[in-house]
Parts: sequence; C-alpha cells; structure tokens
Amino acid sequence: MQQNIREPKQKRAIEKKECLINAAFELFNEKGFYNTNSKEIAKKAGVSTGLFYNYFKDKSDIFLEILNRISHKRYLKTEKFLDKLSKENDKRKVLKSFFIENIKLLSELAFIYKDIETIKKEYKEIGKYNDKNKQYIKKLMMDLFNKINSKENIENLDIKCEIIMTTIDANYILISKIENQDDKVKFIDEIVCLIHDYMF
Amino acid sequence: MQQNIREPKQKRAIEKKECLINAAFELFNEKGFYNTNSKEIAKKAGVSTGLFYNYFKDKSDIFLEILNRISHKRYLKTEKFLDKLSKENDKRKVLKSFFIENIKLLSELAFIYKDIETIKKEYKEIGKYNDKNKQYIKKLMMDLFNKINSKENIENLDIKCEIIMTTIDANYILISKIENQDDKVKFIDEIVCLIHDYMF
Amino acid sequence: MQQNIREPKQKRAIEKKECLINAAFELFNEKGFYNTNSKEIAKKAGVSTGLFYNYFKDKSDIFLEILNRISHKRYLKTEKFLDKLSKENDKRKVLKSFFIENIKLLSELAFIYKDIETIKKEYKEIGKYNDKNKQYIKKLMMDLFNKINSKENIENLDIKCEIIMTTIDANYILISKIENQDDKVKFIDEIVCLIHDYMF
Amino acid sequence: MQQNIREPKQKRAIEKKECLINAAFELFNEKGFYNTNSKEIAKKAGVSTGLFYNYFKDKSDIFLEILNRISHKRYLKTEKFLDKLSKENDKRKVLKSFFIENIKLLSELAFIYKDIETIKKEYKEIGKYNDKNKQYIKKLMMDLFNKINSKENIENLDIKCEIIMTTIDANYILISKIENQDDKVKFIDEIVCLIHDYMF
DNA sequence: CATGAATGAGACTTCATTCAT
DNA sequence: CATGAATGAAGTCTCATTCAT
Repeated sequence: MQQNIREPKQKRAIEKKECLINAAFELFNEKGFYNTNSKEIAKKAGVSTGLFYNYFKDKSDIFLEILNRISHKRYLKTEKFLDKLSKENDKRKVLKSFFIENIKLLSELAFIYKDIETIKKEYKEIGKYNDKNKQYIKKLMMDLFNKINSKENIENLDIKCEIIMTTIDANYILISKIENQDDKVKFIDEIVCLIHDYMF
Repeated sequence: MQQNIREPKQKRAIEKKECLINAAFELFNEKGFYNTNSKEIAKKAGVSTGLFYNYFKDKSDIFLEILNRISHKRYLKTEKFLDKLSKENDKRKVLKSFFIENIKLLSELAFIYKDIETIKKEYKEIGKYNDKNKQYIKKLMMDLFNKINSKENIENLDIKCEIIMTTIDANYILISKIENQDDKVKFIDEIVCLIHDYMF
Repeated sequence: MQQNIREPKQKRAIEKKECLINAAFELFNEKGFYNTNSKEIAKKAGVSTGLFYNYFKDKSDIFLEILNRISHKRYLKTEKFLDKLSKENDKRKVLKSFFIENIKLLSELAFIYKDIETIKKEYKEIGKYNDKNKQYIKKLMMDLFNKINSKENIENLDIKCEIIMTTIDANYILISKIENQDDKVKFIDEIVCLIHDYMF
Repeated sequence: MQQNIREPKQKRAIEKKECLINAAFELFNEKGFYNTNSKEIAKKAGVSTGLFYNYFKDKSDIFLEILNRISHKRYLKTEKFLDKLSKENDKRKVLKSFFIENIKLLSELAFIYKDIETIKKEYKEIGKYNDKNKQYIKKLMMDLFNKINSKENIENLDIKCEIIMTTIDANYILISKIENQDDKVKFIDEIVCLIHDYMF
C-alpha cells in the first residue's frame, strides 16, 4: 500500500516533525545529502526510524521540505526589499543591503548547493521545484532592477539576473567557510562591489 | 591483504586504465559521484569490475585521478597565458581570452563542483588536494593581475582572485546547461564582462 | 502487558467492530491477507489504528473472525437444505439448488482460498479451525447424500465429498472473475452438471 | 542504477543459480511466498544475500522463474500426450493416464496455487504470464478433446476445459496432503472418474 | 472507549570490495 | 593481467503492535 504521509495534528507530533527537519538540515549541511541516512536523522532528532517515514516519503522528501522552507524565507525577504525600494530614494544603498541580506540568508542554503545538482538527476521532482523557485526569485530580481532603472531598458537583464543569482549562491559557500570575522566582511564587501559594478 | 595498486606497464593495460578514467569521468559528470558505482564504470569502460581495483584503491581514488588530470591541464593553460601576456600589449584582450578559455576548460570540471564539497567531508585527501590546486591556480592568477597592473598595488587581490575563481566555476554549470549556441555566447560575454568590470 | 481483548458492549462500539470486520473482509478479498495491513483496515473502517487492537489480538484474529462468520452462514444454509430435502420428493432438484446456493455462498469465501494455505502454516490456530469447519460441512454433506441414496451405500462417500467441496471451492474463484452474466450462468450450470454427474 | 540481472556464464555460477531456485521452490512450497524472504532463500541455497539479487530482480522474479520452468514441463507433457493420442486406439485409456500424469505433475505446482491469486494482484507481470500459460494449456486440452470426439461438436468445450483445469489444480493440493498411499490412489481414481464422467 | 503518534524489529535491496579461477 | 561471481555490511523502508493522551 502506498502509505499516506500524515500531517501531524497533535502538538507534540508537530514538534517531532520539526526535530526531524532540524536534524536533517544540520546533517545535510555537515556531511551532505549522500552521506546522511534516515536512521541517523531520526537518531539525531531523538525519534525512531519509523517515525521518519510517517512524515516523509523518503530522504528526498525531507530535503524538499527544507528547500521549501528556505525558499519561502527568501521570497519574503526579497518581496520586503522591493517594497522598501519603492519608498526609498537612495536606490543603491537599498540594493547594497539587499545583497548583504541575501548573502546572509544563503548561509542556510549552503548545503543545498553542495548536492542539488546531483540530487536533481536522481529526483526529477526536486529539480522541477528548484527551477521553479529560481525562476520566481529571478522574476522578483528583474522587477527590482527595472524599478531602479525605470527609464532605460537594461540589456540582457534576464541573463544578468541569472548570473547574479548564480554568483551570489556560489560565493556564499566561500564566505561560510571563513572563520575570521574581518575577512568575512571584506569578502562580502567585495562581492557586493562585484555585483554592483556589474549592474550599473 | 591490502592489494597493491599497480601501475600498468603494458600498452594494452595502460589503455584499459584510460578507458576506466574516461568512463568514470563521463558517469560522474552525468549522474554525480554518489550515483555512480564501480561496476557501472567498469562496464562502460568495457573491462571487468575486478580490474577497477587493480588500478584504483577505491572510488575516491579514480575521482582524485580525474581531478588531478584536469587540474594539470588548467595549470598548463594558465601558465601559457601568463607567458603570452608578457609578450602582448593589449593586456585586456589577453585577459578576456583567458577568461573565455577558462570558462571552456571548466566545462570539464562541472561534475566536480556538483559533488566535491560533499566528497571532501568524506575523503579528507581529496579536500586537501583540491585546496592545494586552488591555491596554486589562485597564485598564478594573482601573478597575472600583478603583471597587468604592475605599478599600482591592487587592494584585496587575494580575495578578488578567490571570488573570481568561485564565480567562474559556478557560472560554468549554468552555461553548460544552455542548449542554444547564441545564448551560450551571450552568457559567456556577460560573465567576462562581469569579471572584467570587477577587476579594472 | 498483554492487552485484554474486550467484547464491546455499547451499541456504537459494536458497530465499530462490525466496520472493522467489513473493511478487513473487503481488503483481504481485494488484495489478499499479506498485502493488507492493520492501519489500512482501520482507515477503511473509519476508526483509529489502536482500536483495531482493542477488538482483535492480531491480524490473524480478524481473519479468524471472518472465517468464523462465513462458516456459520454455510452451516445454516446446509442445515436448511437438509431439512428441505427430507420434505421434498424431487431430491435431485433440491440437490441442484443446493449446489447453486453453495456456489453463490462461496463468493464470500473466495479470498480465503487465496491465502489460507499459507496462513495455516503461520497460524496453526487457523489451520485447526479451518479443518474443523471443513470436517463439519463434509459431515453434513455426507448426511445429505446418505438421505438421498438411503438404500445403497455410496462407495468412497468420504472421498467424494472431500473432492466435491474442493472442486466447488476452487471453481468459485473462476466464476467470481467472470464479468458477463450469461457466461457466469453457463459456468455455474456446467459445475452443477459436473458434480451431479459425478454423484449419481 | 537499474542493476542488470546477469546470466551466469561460469559453471559454478550456474549451479548457484540452480541452488537458489531449488531453495526458493522448497521454501515457497513449505511456508508460502509471503512467509519466505530473500535472506532465507540465500541461506538455504548456501550463498550470500547479495548473490540472490545478482540473479533475480526481486522475490517475484525467482517466483516467475520457477513458474516458468514448471509450466514448460507441463507444455511438454501435454504435447507428448496429444501425439500419443493420435497413434492410440483406446482414447479413454490415454486420457486417463493423461489425467494421472497431470495430477502428479501438479504436485510441483501446489505452492503456486497457494499464493498466486494474491501475488497476481501485487505483480501484474506474473498475473499476465500465468494467464497466458493457462490459455495455452487450455488450447492444448481443447485440441485433445476435439481429436477424441472428432465428429460431434462438444458444447461449451471452452468452459469445460477451464473447469477441468481448475478442478485438477485444486484437487492436487488435497492429494498432496494425503500421507497414506492407498488413500492417495483412491483419491486420484475418484478425480479421474469425476473428470471422465463429466467429459463423456 | 478512542485516538493516532511512536516504536523497532526485520524485510528488501545495493554496492564497494575481494578472490578464486 | 583479467575476469566476474561472491560477499556482507549498511542503507532504505514497512508494518504489527504499543501506549500516552
């Protein structure tokens, strides 16, 4: 029988699902998707292996759940920025803080960029979902740039946004590995500079 | 008993080792390190499973071998550029072609960037090796920039090079997925533009 | 602690037990004993999984309950026939309708014949119970034949009855799969004919 | 990767595949398909669990292999009878020995009739295969009857053959359980009698 | 009585690696 | 050198059953 994935109703149950998600998140981050197994996730979450499969179809399913949550956060943050932008005069300052925020946010996505290209090959669902997310964020980003440079049409804006996203994402992994706080700040400044120079 | 890894001496044997490396390369690229198994590699190479372990200690070992070869190519190419640079006046033109070449070369490294962050956690050897490579390439790149802007000292050159490398690497995966040839060219142009603007 | 199996006393509770039995019956019939799980039965019955174990010791226990009910029906039907037989002159006509009735009744037992041979190996209880049932029905059937052919002693009557029972049981599965109503009737006629010819 | 099921080439390997099939056959017969697991089969065959999956896709695959072999035997035997029939005058004697032979042969199929109805629901492949077999055997049987009663057209021959097959199959399980040899002979006689009377 | 979350043993399956030939 | 059959540990997943609420 195709076991239904239940949506926990009791409070304690919801907490356990959260524990599983948190445990999975940490382990994926630490050791990668392919070096983490469901038993391990359950153990770290303090629940039994079986419970894992009460809440998630398989390992890719909990991955998707995490991806989903982080993406949602990213949407919200990006939308908030767009709003702020329309009320603020110094567009570039806003843009800069937008980049900074994004880089920070991406710390939570680092592990995904370790494995997602491979996972996508195995689980088409995740590939589709991830692409959809990306398109949506890109759309928001394009709106942002259009608002700033409202009069002139930016050439290749689509490609530019794609590249910016890729570049931001990739560089986070770099930044996340830097221990020294001063170096971290320098890196972030440089990346903001890179993107800013590129766009204007 | 720890089976010794032999270095094939006969011509036919050397060819078989090559076949294994090529097969592994294609499969890693296509499906990722973790979704490729040794039996599959041997099959694609047209040899027996056992032979795989005559030439490689384990799966990470053939990965390392591939990494090694590609890195070596990258060294050579970078060194050749440095040489060309010292004989050419239009430094920026050279730089541009350097970027283009690099992006092309990275097509061969795409698969590595899919999995290496995770593999590094599992096989420390590979992590160290990869970091060493990266440092070496960065060193070459720094020399390059120093030659061009010989008079003025570029601030944060170390960080800049790190970021450029990361950015190039990340964007290749993007480019490698584009089917349409015109779009591909546009993307490459944009990335060269991004890096060029950033550096000068 | 061995949870005691309660006999439900309240009306609503009795209904729930009925729902479980009906659900189990349908699922066993549809997918077989080994491909049906207790959670599924509870879900189809519209009750919780836990309740299942309030009323039944384990999965074999609900199977036994179903077996019991159907067997009981079969007893009653057979006994009624014996009674009718003693008041009717055209014995063969009665016998024929007896066969027809039996074949119909067996529709409810089809699922049992799918799995019972295997279940018996695992749950000795059920094996014993089923054999006891069979003996009892056979006894009734033998009485029936003896009444009809009261004067002459039928040779191998025991074996004959055993074979008839087996044959009827097996052929029902066949009949139950036939969609076309006319074909169904033809099949039933043929089986009645087979058994009738055999006995007289 | 979809692991290819290899066809063993070395002699020793072929023997091991045979061992697995024999072990599976015995266990299925003894405890039924659903109470037998792959580890157990491997153990009884004296090989490792992994080897099971070198030769068979899953448990249903080895079941299919066994089904296939027995069906093949049945074809051969039935064809031989058809041949004998055309050269022999006392058709009924041949027919009788045909039934006897069939009943004997079916001893090897007993376990299949324990589980196949349920297995068919789970593995459509096996259902299709089994139905195809059945149709083929029925066809042979119909030819047989047509040869015997060449002049007159037997009414409902299709249905009759279906019923005979079902009846023979079902009764074997009965016969296979009888310990006493005399009783066994009596049972076989009775079943031959049942079928003979039915057909002529 | 009723719920459904939780358990964990055990089945299914894969695959890196070894080894007899 | 080369083969590919064989191994078995480890991962994936299911489900009968229990138990706190």
